[in-house]
Amino acid sequence: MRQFVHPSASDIRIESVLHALSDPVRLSIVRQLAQEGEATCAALDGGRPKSSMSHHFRILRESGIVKTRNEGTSHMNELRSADLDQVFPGLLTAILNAAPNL
Amino acid sequence: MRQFVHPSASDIRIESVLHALSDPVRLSIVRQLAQEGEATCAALDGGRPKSSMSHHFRILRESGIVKTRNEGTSHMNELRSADLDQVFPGLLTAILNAAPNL
DNA sequence: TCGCTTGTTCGATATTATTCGAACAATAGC
DNA sequence: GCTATTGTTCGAATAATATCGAACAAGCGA
Repeated sequence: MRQFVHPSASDIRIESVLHALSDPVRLSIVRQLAQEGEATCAALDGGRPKSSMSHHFRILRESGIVKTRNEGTSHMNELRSADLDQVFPGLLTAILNAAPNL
Repeated sequence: MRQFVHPSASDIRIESVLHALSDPVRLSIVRQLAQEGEATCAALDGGRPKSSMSHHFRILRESGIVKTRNEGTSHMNELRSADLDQVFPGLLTAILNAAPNL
């Protein structure tokens, strides 16, 4: 498919990160990525249409939260934990420690 | 004026907090409150119209980030640091430690 | 090459946010 | 009571987001 836009660590903006994670769907994606290490888009769709998921993954990518690489026909996603922790120490941990909505 | 809606600590939702803080105006308000302890709405308006500020303070109140009390004709605002730190340990600190946009 | 799978992109719609002027409410002081 | 001050609320315009079907693109295997 394409090559993706990933901001460098120094270009990650706190407002963009907070906005990206304020959406329940995206926060859920990030939680699952934190648990499972990495996953394809399809593995995390929860029954949602592909176009919706693609949109959310783009927001996560462009805000610097997720890194996507091509793997055959599918896309493998992982959290940019190290980059995030370098730029905003403790932020990702604090958010992931928050109890998910029941 | 009125009495305000302040969610109890246990009703503070991470999505609402992240959404509230993803707005540059509101994040700036929170930064100033963190520095100065407390402030009236007018002291933080930065030249913006009162109705806009009132809107932002409402978002901050209803998400559980700020507590507002009446003080004569003005409203004094302070961060609910203890409540936030109890529900989402380290979150507020991590966000406040992020370098403000220059 | 053909088809299958995985995602992206486009376009349209619906929902939600932001912004701000104008009117209103509440308090303090004269 | 009158007036000034401080914010809230209302209403409307504008902007940004979310959602999803349909069409497209790229790799893989038969």
